[in-house]
Amino acid sequence: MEDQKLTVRAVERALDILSVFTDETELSLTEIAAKTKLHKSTVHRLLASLEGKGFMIRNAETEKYRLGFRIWELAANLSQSDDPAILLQPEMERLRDSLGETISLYVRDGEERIRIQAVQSNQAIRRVAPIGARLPLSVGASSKVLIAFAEPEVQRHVLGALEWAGTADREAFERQLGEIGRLGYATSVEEREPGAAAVSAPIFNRAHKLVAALAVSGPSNRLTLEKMKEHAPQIIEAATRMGKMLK
Amino acid sequence: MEDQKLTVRAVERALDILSVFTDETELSLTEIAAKTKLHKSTVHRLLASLEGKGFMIRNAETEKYRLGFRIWELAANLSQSDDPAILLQPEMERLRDSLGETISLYVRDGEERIRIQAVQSNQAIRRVAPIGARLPLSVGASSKVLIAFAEPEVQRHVLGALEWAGTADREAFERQLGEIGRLGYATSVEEREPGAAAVSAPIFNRAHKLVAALAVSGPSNRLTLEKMKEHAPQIIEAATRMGKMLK
DNA sequence: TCCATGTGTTTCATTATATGAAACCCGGTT
DNA sequence: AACCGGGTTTCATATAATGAAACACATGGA
Repeated sequence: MEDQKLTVRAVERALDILSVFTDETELSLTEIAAKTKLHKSTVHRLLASLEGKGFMIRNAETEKYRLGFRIWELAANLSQSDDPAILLQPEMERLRDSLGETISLYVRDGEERIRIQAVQSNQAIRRVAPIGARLPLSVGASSKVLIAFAEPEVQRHVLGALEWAGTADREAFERQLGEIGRLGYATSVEEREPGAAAVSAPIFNRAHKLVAALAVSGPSNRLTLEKMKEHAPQIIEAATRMGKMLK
Repeated sequence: MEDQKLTVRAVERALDILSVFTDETELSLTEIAAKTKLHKSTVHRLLASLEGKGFMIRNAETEKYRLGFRIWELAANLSQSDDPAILLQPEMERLRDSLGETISLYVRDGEERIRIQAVQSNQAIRRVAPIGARLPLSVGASSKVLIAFAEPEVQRHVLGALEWAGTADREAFERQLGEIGRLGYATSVEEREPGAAAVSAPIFNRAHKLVAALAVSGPSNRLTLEKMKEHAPQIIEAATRMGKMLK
């Protein structure tokens, strides 16, 4: 008996199938079965259900499965809601035009962060930032912002969950967080990706709860520490203005 | 016994719950239960599953449920794929800049059409076109395009499924389809919405299969029949060029 | 031509598993 | 205090999801 699950297995499996398509665009039934480690038969039934409800469609030519229109509908509705990713896009574009670098918006999800919105720099050499990407919370300017300005209990939880090279490692990180809290922004140089640098500031809603991190990122030879320090006030100001747009 | 369903009920129910959020942005458990006509208990378990997989999240303040991040991820992946809605967006923007009116992209889904992409006119008086909207296939320029250029069996099926005021009604419609086929485009004036007019042309893929309808729409006093006739060649040309972008 | 192989689909017995009624919390009202 | 109305959990029951196996149907060797 143990502690029984309060979820529905069949549903979780169906959602696992959908989730496969965060990486892939088109897969056959057997490919899906392999990826999810489910029986062909089971996958077939789940796909039939998903297809029936418009969450998946089959490419008429290849016979393979891909995401369906209902996903568009849902995403479109998200857009029309008061979701930050859409609400803040115009403001992000303004910042992009002013700084000439790629602007991203991150939220925390458990022990990860997700890029929920991005507007690309239009310079030749630029940081390309796919929306929807999941990144670790351990490195990067926005990660540090999402931890440094989180509520104490969240911060404690996350710090406990992350992996550390040693206690010194963790202590150094916590010292860094303290400084970030004082400065109001964070930077990172080649921390997560070689050749890339970023500077990030927190976005708080009206209730002064952290909702997202706004990041400016670019090649580290162009976006030097000096440049980032120089840009910081403008980024913080933009982030503050954005926060006022949220309820 | 009858002919047994080859779908999974629990999954269908979960997807129904998700689908509720094409209209709503935030709902409580009981509201969802009411809308889906499912038991509180069942909804609770399904929601737990959806939430666990990131398809729903609860607003920390209101305690209500809304769509989760995974939807973003999926939609973002759709965007990065070779999906017409994304692939054709730049071309649509070009057309919008040239004509100054709102441009939409429709696909057929059963006996409906769905607006999978739209770029807005930037004129003061303009047609606002939400992405993801489902519209009837019986009226509107794009509906007629989606039927007139469909494969014969699809056309027969759709004409059979739609409701008619009488046989004369249907015959008139079929005559119209014939003319649209000859002209290569369709128009509508105040057909679906008072004060709005539209002109639409088919987009065929490389295999000359109809994949979408490209529509230009605006206020009927600005977008007169004469104007639409005048614009038609340009729209058809744009639609043709778009078709070449699809595999 | 026939067999092998790899798709996707359906059937079917078996049992796990999803279900809904009811009970239970827990804040907020009356 | 008693009473709601939301959400959550328990529990017995039979329904409904499951996976093995068989089937259909291509494609491509041999």
